Amino acid sequence: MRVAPHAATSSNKASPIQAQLMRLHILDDPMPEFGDHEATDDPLQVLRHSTAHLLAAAVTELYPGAKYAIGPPIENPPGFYYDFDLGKPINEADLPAIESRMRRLAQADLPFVHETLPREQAIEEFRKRGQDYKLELIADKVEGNGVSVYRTGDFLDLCLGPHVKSTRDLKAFKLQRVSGAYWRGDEKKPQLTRIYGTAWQTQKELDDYLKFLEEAEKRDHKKLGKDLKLFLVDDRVGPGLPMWLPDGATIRREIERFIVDEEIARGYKHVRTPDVARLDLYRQSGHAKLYADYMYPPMKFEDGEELELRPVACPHHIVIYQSELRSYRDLPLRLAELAGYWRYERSGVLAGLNRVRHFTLNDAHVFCTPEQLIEEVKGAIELALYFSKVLGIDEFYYEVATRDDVKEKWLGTVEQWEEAQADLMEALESMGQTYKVGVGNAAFYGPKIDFQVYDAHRREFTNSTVQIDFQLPQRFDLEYVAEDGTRKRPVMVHRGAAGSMERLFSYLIERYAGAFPTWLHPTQVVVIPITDAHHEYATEVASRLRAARLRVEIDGRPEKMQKKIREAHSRKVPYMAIVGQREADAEQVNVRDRQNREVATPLETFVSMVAAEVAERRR
RNA sequence: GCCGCCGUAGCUCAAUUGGCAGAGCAGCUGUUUUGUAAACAGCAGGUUACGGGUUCGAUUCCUGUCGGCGGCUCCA
Repeated sequence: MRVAPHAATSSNKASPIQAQLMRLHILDDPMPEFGDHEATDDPLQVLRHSTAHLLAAAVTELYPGAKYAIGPPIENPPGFYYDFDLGKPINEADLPAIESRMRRLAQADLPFVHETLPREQAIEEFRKRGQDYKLELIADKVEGNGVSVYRTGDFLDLCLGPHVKSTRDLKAFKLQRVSGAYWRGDEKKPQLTRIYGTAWQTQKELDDYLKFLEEAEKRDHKKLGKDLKLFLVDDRVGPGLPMWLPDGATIRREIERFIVDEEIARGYKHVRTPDVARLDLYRQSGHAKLYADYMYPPMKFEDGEELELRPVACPHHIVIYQSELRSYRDLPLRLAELAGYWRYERSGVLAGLNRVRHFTLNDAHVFCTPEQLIEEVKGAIELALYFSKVLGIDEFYYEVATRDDVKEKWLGTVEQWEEAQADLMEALESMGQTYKVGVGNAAFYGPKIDFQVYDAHRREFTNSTVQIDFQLPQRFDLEYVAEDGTRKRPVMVHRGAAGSMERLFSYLIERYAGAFPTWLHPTQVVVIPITDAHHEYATEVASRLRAARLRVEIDGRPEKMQKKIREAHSRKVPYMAIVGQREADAEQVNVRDRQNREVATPLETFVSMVAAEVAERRR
């Protein structure tokens, strides 16, 4: 399932979260278990895998008749889980009892014993124990006559291992939460009870990790979005329909200006298209059939017209492409838009700004000749890398998402897909980038490269994406006039170089913990007059800064300076310009930055310093 | 949608086994004019998400709905 093991990094500068996780030795390797996981010798994964067995052993003791399904270590968030069929619901209040039983088993110093049983004997052992899920796994996943199992005391698990020597080696673990999970990831199959936990080699590492989780809680974009008044979700408007408050909207406007200017500089043409279209447009594109689950019911009118809120903007851009006869000389034609998308996401998946029902994508569709395709894909990747670098997306990896095995889920021919997949991989390889492969994660019209980023809690999200599409050009009968005068079919590249504004914003809030770089911060400078007597000079300072197009506030409230400093600090304002009599007399400001450095600075020096920092988008 | 948890003032949180819903911050009104992370006093603020039920009495117990959080499935 995986081609290359290493995550790509766009910058050698580690973010605070990244540094934290490196310190915590959070690793990047696949994991062992029967099922969809692979074996690894990485000691930390082995430890977590063994802790999962310990959990299952404890649960089978405490819940007679419990059936255990699968229980692998996981990378992000770091730990393990085990899925059970307990026959009755449990909740997090039940975890301490399970955890103490685990500790008792750990202290009992039980060895992890590896055995290879003849198939019939393995089946008999698990049948005797009533372990139906294991029997199903043996039937489906285990080939040959030898069945690898591990024994820990009375507990027996189907498992390739490896494991630690003894339960005694499991010293630092904690059960965290319970949730539901479908057997073999299929929502038509029974739902099992999943218990999540984390495990480390030492208590110190466990404590550090729990501390990290507390810190992650503080950076959570939903919390900071409220504290810093960046955005709002209100159920009178509707779930998954965020509203951008003035400060959030200011940051978004800066990002959008940056994006649009850069794209125009790179040869994109920006357009504007409506958020609705006739349903027939999506019948033609295939979305009405293959993307129906995410589409709102159409608006139907008396005369039979059906309008649809768009889940994607490609058909609109295609219509623009077709508005004139295109020549090979026009290609590549790169049409870009900050395009509003509407998707009916199921209620249970909505999450802050990360999963919403209306979002704006930094969208573009490149129409090009087959010969231009690789260069266009590379250009899109380079643009995404540039945006990532400037915005501070330091850590991500590429996933090449390939076709699903199920024919009903995609359009076109196997040959077209193989070619498109090979093109994406070639583009990455020619740029010296490594990637993972995600089988079955492609769009229905073609494979894609997703840029996978992590939030503060180490959950993974797709931000940027680059997709190759041979299907929509065919379905819409796109063509261009070639050099020889014949009509030929262009290829499309769909790409969201900076992802959606919503998801990008949630990422940036957590990445900077709200302390945005000066160019993005809604208030770049707060001018703080010490007494009313200094208001006049404060106004002068502010207007000098505003003349340099900086966003400035004067905190002229009749409050103590200390209080104003404290508040500006908690809003993470990059600069405070504190002005009293001394500053007014000397045409200076006393500058205090987010590191609490204080320095008396001539006013003009301060203005040009901040203006330069903003112009360079320094971070 | 499914599993588990949660919903008290704008925000953060209290409220003995069911017995008159409270504090800090924010807001408003005064007083204070201040030199580097919270001045002082007063006022106002609630159908305890919403609807049923049990009870003499429900923030508390039961139930339905809505919403949030963490997962699953899915995804920008």
